[in-house]
Amino acid sequence: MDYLDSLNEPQREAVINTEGPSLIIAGAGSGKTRVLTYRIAYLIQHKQVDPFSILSLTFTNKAAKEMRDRIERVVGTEARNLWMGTFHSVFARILRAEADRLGYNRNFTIYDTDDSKTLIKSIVKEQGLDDKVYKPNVVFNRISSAKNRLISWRSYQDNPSIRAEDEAAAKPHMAKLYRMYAERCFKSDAMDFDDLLFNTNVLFREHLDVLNKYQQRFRYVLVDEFQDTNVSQYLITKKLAAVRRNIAVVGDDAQSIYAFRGADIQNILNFQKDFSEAQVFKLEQNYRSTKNIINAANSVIARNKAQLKKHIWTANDQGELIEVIKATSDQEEGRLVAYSIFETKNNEHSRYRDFVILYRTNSQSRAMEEALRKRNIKYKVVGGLSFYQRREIKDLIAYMRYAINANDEQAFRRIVNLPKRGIGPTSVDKVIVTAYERGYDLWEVLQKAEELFPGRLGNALGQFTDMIKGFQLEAARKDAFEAASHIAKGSGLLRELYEDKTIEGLSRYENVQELLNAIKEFVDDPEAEDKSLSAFLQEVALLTSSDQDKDDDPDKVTLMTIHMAKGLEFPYVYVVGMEEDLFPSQMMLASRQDLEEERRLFYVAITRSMKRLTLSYALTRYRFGRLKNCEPSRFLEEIDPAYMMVNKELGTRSPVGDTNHARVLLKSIQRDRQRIPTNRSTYKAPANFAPSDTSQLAPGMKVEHPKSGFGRAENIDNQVANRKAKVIFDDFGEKTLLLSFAKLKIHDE
DNA sequence: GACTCCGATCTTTTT
DNA sequence: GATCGGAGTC
Repeated sequence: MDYLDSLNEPQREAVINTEGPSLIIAGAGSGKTRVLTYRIAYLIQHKQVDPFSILSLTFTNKAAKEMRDRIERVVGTEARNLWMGTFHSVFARILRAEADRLGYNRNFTIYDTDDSKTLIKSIVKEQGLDDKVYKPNVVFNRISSAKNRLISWRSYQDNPSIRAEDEAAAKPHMAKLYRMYAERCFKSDAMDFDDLLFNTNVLFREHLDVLNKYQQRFRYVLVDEFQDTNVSQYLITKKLAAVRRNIAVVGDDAQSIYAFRGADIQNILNFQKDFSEAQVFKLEQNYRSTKNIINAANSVIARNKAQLKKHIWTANDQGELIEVIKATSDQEEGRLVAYSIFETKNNEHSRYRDFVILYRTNSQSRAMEEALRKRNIKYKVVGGLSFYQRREIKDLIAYMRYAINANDEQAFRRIVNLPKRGIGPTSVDKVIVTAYERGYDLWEVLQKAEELFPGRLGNALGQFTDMIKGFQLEAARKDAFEAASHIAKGSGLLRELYEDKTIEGLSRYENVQELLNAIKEFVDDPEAEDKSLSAFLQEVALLTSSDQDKDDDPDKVTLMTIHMAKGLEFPYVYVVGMEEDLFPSQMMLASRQDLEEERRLFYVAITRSMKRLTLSYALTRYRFGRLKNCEPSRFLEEIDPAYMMVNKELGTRSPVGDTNHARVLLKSIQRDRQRIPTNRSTYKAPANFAPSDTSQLAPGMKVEHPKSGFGRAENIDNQVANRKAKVIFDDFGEKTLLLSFAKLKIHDE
């Protein structure tokens, strides 16, 4: 077994100890994927385990594909028989096979987040509730987190403490919304992302014969990125492995960055409790980065309280100090980063694909893209708005979805009046309400439309229904490509786009053509067993933006969020937008846990770099279409300054260990953090502005000033004659105000 | 019911 | 800066 020779001791142990439960704690860059792939290869080659009985769960489709390819390189085509995929895709597949057990059709639709939110929006509206209070986002997140904790709408409704929470949040109708949302999804024969996991739990809980079947089938279960699993996912794997107990989980608590989605580091502790005989392997040697980068990363993560004990080290070179770029604006930041990439590439004969620019939020890509374009640097943006989220693509897919599942309410709403058929929102609501009131399926109502709605509406709906019947026949008889082409033409969608000769219209038309090409590719794939439209839709529903990696020219600078970068590595890494409120995000400052998650995110960003790490921040930045003053991120001060250098002039690098440089740098960052912003804000006092009595003003209170806008009281100087307050304003920085003169309004929170 | 214009809101991350 | 929903008009 020659591949075993390429492993270090702990890695080899983690590969060959295949029996029984294993917990593999794998630090950043410690060869985690290698261990996982070799462990599976070892099972197949050495232990003669049938690939069909190995289940390997990953977090992204991309990771699954990559791992399968790597295993295939070791064991050959047998690897194709592995059960390997994301939680969502694997269990969607199982749910389809067992759909009837739960009262679903095997062609059930998978709602994406947009579908879910639109549905919630219409329910809120139908209930006559205020959509300012019941914001679709908020309602959706509340339902989602309930499902991820395996709380059904029934137990939600019956749980007094949950109800009390909702009452306290002034959202007493939340339980009703959850119930209606669940019912509507079920009626539409649809599951959202969370349902795929939730319903798998229901399936395994209520149908023990089914559970037993899969327990027997999967002799070995492996879970990658275990720190990112939520309770729902953990319980599924726990149940599956309960009999054979061959379960290996691989993860790094320091890289847990999905708690906002219900991921729970607690799972690692629970695992050790539930599988008390588990062997623990720690992979602590980093093969990716320089000593300097590892040291810097360690100095940051050490500030987190919640973590498992481990010591990440590397035998690699000392390497270079971390560079910090300070820019006056986001545009200048882009220019400086682009220039740095340009210079580095020329001086060090590197390639564009060696570089990555990482940011906290997708919207930051724009400034970077502009700067790169100006320098003619080729780049690609990963993530962001994906191809499958474009309107025209969603439209055509909605048609295809509707041909497969004629009870899919969201698809129906999307397409019934596209192109215009004289069936507006009022009529659509009428149809949906009729279905609900009479207990009919949506499709039943449509088939009876001519009698239910005599007149123009009935006629229009009748024509629509006949058209859909034609599509259903196509979808049933022809392959996905022929059916999709037929639908694109027959619906009038293609013609409408074709007739739109604007630039956007042209590109929309091309996008639809591209979708059809993708379907053709799907049909032409010799390995695909099922070439039906239904099969294509199933694949597409769980695809994400990161999965559409177009080959073309691979030598490009990569731009992406830090979240998307997890698991990847690049020689040169730029982390841009190192500013307070942006990174750490203002939404995450609420609690210590949230701040620790941001810090882990920063840790992930640092540990992507192999050779050189550059951090940058800007003093001003456009946000929400407004110029905002920014303060350097606290994270910059959290790196031990011994590992950083001052950026006097690009290209000059100071030697490692030059503490004088470090001191100057720290000072400069601190100065920027305390700087008083001076530019004008657009704040305008409301007409009814009335100053409060400030005798009770205390530090920490939120205040409003008719000229300086909102701010927070920092400290109060209680001299009897002239009481003064130091206030930090959001837009004007710090000001000291005489309370006898200043008009301040105190805001309760 | 369709179309146009304006203002509110948004951005944290993703299966 | 972009998108979405509401109001107003035809």
